[in-house]
Amino acid sequence: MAARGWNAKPNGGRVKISDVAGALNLTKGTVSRALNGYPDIAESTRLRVRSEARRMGYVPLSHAQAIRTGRTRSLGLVWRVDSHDGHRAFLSEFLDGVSRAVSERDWSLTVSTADSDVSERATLRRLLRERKADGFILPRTMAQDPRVKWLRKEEAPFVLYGRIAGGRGCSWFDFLGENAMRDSVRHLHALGHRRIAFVNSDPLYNFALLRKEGFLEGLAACGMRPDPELMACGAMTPKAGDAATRNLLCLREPPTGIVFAQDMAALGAYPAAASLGLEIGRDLSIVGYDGVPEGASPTPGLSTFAVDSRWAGSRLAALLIDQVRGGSPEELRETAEARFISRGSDGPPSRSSRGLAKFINQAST
Amino acid sequence: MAARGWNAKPNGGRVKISDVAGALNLTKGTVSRALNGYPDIAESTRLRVRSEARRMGYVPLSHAQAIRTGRTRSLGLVWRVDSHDGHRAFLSEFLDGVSRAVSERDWSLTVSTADSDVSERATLRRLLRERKADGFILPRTMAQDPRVKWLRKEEAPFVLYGRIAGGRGCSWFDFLGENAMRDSVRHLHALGHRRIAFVNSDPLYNFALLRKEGFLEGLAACGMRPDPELMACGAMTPKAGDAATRNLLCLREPPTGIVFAQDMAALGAYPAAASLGLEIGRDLSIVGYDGVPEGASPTPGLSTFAVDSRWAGSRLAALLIDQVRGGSPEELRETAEARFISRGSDGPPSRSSRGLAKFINQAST
DNA sequence: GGTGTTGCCGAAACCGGTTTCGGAATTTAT
DNA sequence: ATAAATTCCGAAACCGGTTTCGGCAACACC
Repeated sequence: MAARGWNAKPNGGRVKISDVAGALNLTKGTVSRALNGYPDIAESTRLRVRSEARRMGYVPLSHAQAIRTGRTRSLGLVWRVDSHDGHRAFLSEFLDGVSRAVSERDWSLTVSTADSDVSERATLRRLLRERKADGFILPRTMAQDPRVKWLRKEEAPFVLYGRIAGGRGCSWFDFLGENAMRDSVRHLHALGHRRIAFVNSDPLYNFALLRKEGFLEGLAACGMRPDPELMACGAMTPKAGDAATRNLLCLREPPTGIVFAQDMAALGAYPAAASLGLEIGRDLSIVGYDGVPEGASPTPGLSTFAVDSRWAGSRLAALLIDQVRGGSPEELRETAEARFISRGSDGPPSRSSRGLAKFINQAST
Repeated sequence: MAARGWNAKPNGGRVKISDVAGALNLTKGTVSRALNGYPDIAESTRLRVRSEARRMGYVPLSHAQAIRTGRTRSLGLVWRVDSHDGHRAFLSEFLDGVSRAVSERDWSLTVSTADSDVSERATLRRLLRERKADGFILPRTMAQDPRVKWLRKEEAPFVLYGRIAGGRGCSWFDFLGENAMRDSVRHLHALGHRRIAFVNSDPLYNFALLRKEGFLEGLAACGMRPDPELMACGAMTPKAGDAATRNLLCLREPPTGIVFAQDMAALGAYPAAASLGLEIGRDLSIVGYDGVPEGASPTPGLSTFAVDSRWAGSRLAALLIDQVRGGSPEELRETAEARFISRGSDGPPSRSSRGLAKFINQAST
């Protein structure tokens, strides 16, 4: 116990590793190895170092470590801001989830935006080259996702928000949208609906393919046969949802219930129904998916399967950090279920619509 | 021109400063000084270095620089995610603006969220201690902003989204909300309104104080006297806006026009008016501020002064970077005007409402 | 033609960590 | 008791940059 007097802070006030080393009469190399779990450090020493470091409030400078290790303890997120993003509403919560998970682990989050595939690629490249991120969270997984291919080639860790077919070596988090679609059909069927339509979103995204399967599975479970006339896709906005709904309602045998793959499209059903004099929840039942806040505004509110974006962000960050730390991607996969929120847009088919359907059915038999 | 053969890439493929130096038969110190504009480098050499660096695609590792310079070329943004954030809708655009400005300058953006003053402070502290950010963008400036005081003490650069009274040494960007309020009053007055109310948001925020002044200025410009009965505050949500509107409409002399300091509050006027059998845009005119997307949904759409969040983010980032680079905060201030969007919620006072007001006025004289 | 300047660059220290290597002290094996 | 193996830590190189310092050459000056 020599050398009292390590309290002086000649530098900017920050405690550095050499300060800790000095206070313990060790070298900074030893302190570093002790803190990083090297096996050639006596357990008693490791304990002394740990407690002294904590006591002095020592936290290593991540960029000082990075120069040797190449890792910044930072996650990258590139957010797409183009046109039809119904996801925009979730950004705040999603970011909050990521941020919390990241902060808890003493990591940080680097965010960038992009408005096209090209700029997204460029951004990823830049962040990777400058080591601003040790790994990436990729929102909006596509069926054929070029980002996956590229990041694999660069050997950069990443985690998908959404599953992907043939995702060898891929880590992901996803909500089981297909289950929600299946349950929507069941729900409507249980209410008495016998003609149930499906308005999907862009099959460019992998979740659209999955949700379609879920819808078909729901039909099958209820003993119903799919009708191509009752299936649309590509609707990701209220406007597109409006158009799709109009088309369906103008069929010779219109559906009494519609399952939407996305709330933003489902919101278009309101003006569509209104323009035809139909009341949502009575003459036409609809069920959405996502749980966007706007779904609570119209009357009746949009019944939907809500997704917990905060949880998604939190889990994605956790999975990615585990992966960067050496975890095997294929073991870092998680899914969760969307939660049904009943708000009134679903109900038993009205007599008129049932009657109409029945009448047409009989007539066409 | 000795030593051909600098093409080999022994390391991870990245071009480092020593590679550039080797290719030019210079030392890395010289290359560094050349690139960083030191005066003791011949202009001819500086040019050679610049072009060779560009040719080889050399980009310095910001964290390698940071270890000596203490600066990471990174901006920090702490986003508040609590309860009543009508700002949530703008996050996407705001972030996009910041991100673009930051990327253009080869900087990066570190984002974190916080749900209370305490956690916000803790987050700022952490980011600063780990040098994850060289400066901060502070959204939602408050009249008495504790962040300002603290960051001043820590001598950390920051820029405010919003002005502040007595902001000595502060840099900021802001929209002139007071002008919008003033113009709203003028606009309604020109349409024929003579009783114009004001629903402000929480005076905790500095913009609320400014907007109130703007409203009063508008009244004065139209030769009208402020009436305490017609002024409310604290409304930042549709629910609160609903309540405030109801109160106003139940007055003995209700207003025919209402100016709202925030769209999110103005949206509450729709259910309030509907419940009293009044039609917005005819029996009651309202003007909002912010330009939230939800304002386009109801009928009639909400007329409002829209703010360009992308521009705000972009300018804030630019100002902050200039400041970190040594610019004087007080010279780094910018303002812009909100843009009026007419969507139908404003119109001449209806005969009934005018008649009512007149009748009451006469009766009370 | 010596003597200051000045311009320009090399050499080396430095930033705050990590990682490799070697050796002293202790333990174990013989 | 000695040799061999093990445990544990110090010393020093290293990561990729920045910055200080000193000195060589070219120039100006008298």
